[in-house]
Amino acid sequence: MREILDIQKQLLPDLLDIMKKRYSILHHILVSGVVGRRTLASSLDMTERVLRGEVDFLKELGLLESDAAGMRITESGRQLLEDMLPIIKIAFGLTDLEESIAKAYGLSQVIVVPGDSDTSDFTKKELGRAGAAALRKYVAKDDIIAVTGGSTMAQIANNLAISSSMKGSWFVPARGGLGESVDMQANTIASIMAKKTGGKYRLLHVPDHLGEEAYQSLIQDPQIQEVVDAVRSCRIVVHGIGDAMVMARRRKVDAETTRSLQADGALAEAFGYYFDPQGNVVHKMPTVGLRLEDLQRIEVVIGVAGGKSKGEAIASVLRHGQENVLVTDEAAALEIMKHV
Amino acid sequence: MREILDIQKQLLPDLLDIMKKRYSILHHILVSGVVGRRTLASSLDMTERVLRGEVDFLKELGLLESDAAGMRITESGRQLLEDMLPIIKIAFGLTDLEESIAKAYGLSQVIVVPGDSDTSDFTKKELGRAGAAALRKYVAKDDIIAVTGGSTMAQIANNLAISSSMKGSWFVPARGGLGESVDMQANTIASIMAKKTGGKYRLLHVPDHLGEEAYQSLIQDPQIQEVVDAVRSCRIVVHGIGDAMVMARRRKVDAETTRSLQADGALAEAFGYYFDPQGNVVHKMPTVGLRLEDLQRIEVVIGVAGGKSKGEAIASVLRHGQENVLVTDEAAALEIMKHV
DNA sequence: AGACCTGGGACACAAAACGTCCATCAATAG
DNA sequence: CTATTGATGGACGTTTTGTGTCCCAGGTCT
Repeated sequence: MREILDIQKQLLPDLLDIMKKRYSILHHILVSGVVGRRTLASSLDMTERVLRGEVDFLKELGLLESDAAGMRITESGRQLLEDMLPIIKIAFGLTDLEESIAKAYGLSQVIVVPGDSDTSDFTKKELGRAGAAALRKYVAKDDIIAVTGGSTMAQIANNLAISSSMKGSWFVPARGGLGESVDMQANTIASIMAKKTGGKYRLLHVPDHLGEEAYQSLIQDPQIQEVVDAVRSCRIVVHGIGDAMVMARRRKVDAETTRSLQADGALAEAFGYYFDPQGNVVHKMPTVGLRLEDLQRIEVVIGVAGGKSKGEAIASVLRHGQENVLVTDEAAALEIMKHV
Repeated sequence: MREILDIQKQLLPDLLDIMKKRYSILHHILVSGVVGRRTLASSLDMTERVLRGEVDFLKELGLLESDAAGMRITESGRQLLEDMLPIIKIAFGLTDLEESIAKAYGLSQVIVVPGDSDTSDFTKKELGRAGAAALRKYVAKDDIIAVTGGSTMAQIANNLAISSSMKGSWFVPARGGLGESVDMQANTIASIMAKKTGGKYRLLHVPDHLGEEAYQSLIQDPQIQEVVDAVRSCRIVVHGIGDAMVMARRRKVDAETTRSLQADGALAEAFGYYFDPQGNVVHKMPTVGLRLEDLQRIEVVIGVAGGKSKGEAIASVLRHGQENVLVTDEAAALEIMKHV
C-alpha cells in the first residue's frame, strides 16, 4: 500500500499535491454541507478561478453537484472520501510532517521518506535517493559543492547519475581528515560523486592526529590553501548528521576528549562539529575546511540523516539554525517533532 | 492495493494513462539499452517533441540519463521498473482488456471495473457508478434517453446526480411492460433517473399478458403512440444484458415459450430480445417500443452488465453488433475474451 | 421585499505545450 | 583519417491550456 504511493511519487511527483488539493476541496464541501464557490475559495486559500476549474472537474466525475444554492457533495463523493481516508492518512502524514518540521525550524524544504533507516535497508536507500534528488534540484551551473562523509552520504553518491547540470560542478570535502574509515570519508565521497555526475573534484589530504607544528605548516601549504578557499566559497553543502558518542567512538577520539564531550552534553555531530541538545557547538575536530561562520553565507545547506535513533541529534543540529533543506525518514521525523 | 488504484482513478482519471506512458518509455529504453529520441518516438508512436518533454522530465527525476550516444536507463530507473511490475500488471490488465474487447467487437469505448459482480456487491456498485459516468459522458443537451430495467440499471440510476447537461433530457423506457417486478422495470428506472438528474420522463404503461385484440387497440392509442415515437427517435440507449433462461424465469414466461427458447439456443437477453450464441435474435417479447432496426440509427448504445456468469451472454449480444459502449466488470470481461 | 450570494458565461492575458528546424558532437563505417 | 550518420540540446513561433477578473441572471435567506 505504501510502496505503491511511493512508486507513483517517483513517476508523478505532484500526484500527492493534486490528490491533496482535490481531497481537501471535497472534504471541505462535505463538512460545509452546501457552500458557494467564493466562500470556499477564500477558506481554502485558492483563487476563485482555479477552484472553479477543480470544481468543474469534480462535477464532471459526479463527485460533486451544484445548483443555485451552492455546491453539495454527492453520494459517490461521500463514499470516495470515506474510502480515501487510509490513503490520505499515509500520504499526508508525511507531507504534514514535512511542513511541520519546515515551519518549526525555519527550513525552506523538508523531505521525509517513509520508513526507518535503523531497521530497513530499503529506507536507507530511499534516503540516499531522496538526498540525491534534493541535491540535483538545488545545484546550478558550475557550483562548488562541499560534502561530508558517512554511510548516508555514500548512499547519496550511489544514487547520483551523470547530469549536464552538474557537469561543471566541483565536489570538495567540507573538512579535512576526520578519522573516518577510507570508504566513508569525505574525500572518497567527493570523488565518487564527481565521477558519477561527470563533475570535477579536489581533495583535502590532511592526515589525522597531526602534531600542532606539522599542522600549522600544512595549512600554510598553497595547494591545501587553494582547496580550503574553494570549500569556503562553496554555494552548496550536503552533510550527514550523526549521534555524538557514536561518531566519537567511530573516529577513535581519545578518552579524555570523550569525557569532555559527555560532560558538555554533546548529542549530535555534523561536519566535525559537536552540538548539545540546544544546538550549541561544544567541540570541534581539529582539522581544516568549512567553518561554522561560513555556513551563514552558504546559500544551500542540505542535511541528510535518518533513523529513529538519530532523531534527537537531528533536532539539535536543526536548532543550531543554519540548515536550509532537510532530508530524513519518517521515524526520525517523528522523533524530531517531539523535540520542537 | 487494487482499491488504491481505483480510488486514484476516480480522483485523477488520466493517472493511469500517464503512468502507462512513462512506464512504456522507461521500459522501452530498458530493453533497447541505448536508443535515440527519434527512434524511440517512432517506435512508441509519439511525436518527437512530446517524447522529449517526457524524457526531460524523467531525466530530471534521475530515472534516465543521456549523452551524445543516446539515452540510457539509470539504476534508479531500472529499480523503479522492477518495483512497478505488480502495479502495472493490475493497472493495465484492465486497460488492456478494455482495448482488446473494443477492438474485437468494434466498440468505440469499453469500461472495465475491477472485480466480479456475481460475488461482490462493491463491484456491482462500481458497475453502476461506471455506467452512470459513461451516460454522463455521452449525453448532450435535450437528448432522449431510452433505458431498460434490471438491477444493474437500478444501480446506474442510484449513481446519477443532478446535472445541468441532463436537465433538458427525456428519460423513456426502451420497451413496454416486460413482466419485471415493479422496482426493476424500465418505467420505474426511467422515472428515478429523471428525478435524480432533474430531467423529464414519459412512461409506457403496457400491461403484460394482453390479448391480441386489446394489444392492437392499445398501440393505436395516441398517447401511447406519442411515447413510442419518442422512444424510437432517441439518441441514446442504456440497457442491461441478462442470461436468457434467468430472464425467462424471472418474467414468468410460459412453459411452451421457454421450451422454444431452449430449442433455439437462446443465451442472452437485452431489451426484450433473446439472442443465441452467434448473436442472432431468436425470440422477442410481445410489447411496444424500441425495435431492433431502430438500433442502427441510434447514435449511442450503451450496454451495462457484469459478473462472470453473464460473460458469455454479453459476448453474444456484442456479436449482434449494434453496441457502441460496453460497461462491464473484470470477471465478465475475461469471459467475453474467451468467446471472441 | 430586498440584500446577498450563487453558478455560469465571457474575455484578456500569461504560461505551458508543441511542432519544427538547426547547430554541434560522438561514434562508426569506409 | 575522414565522411557520414544519428545523437542531444537549443531556439523560436504557434497553438493550446490555464488563470485572473468581471459581470449577469436567477435563487435564497432574512
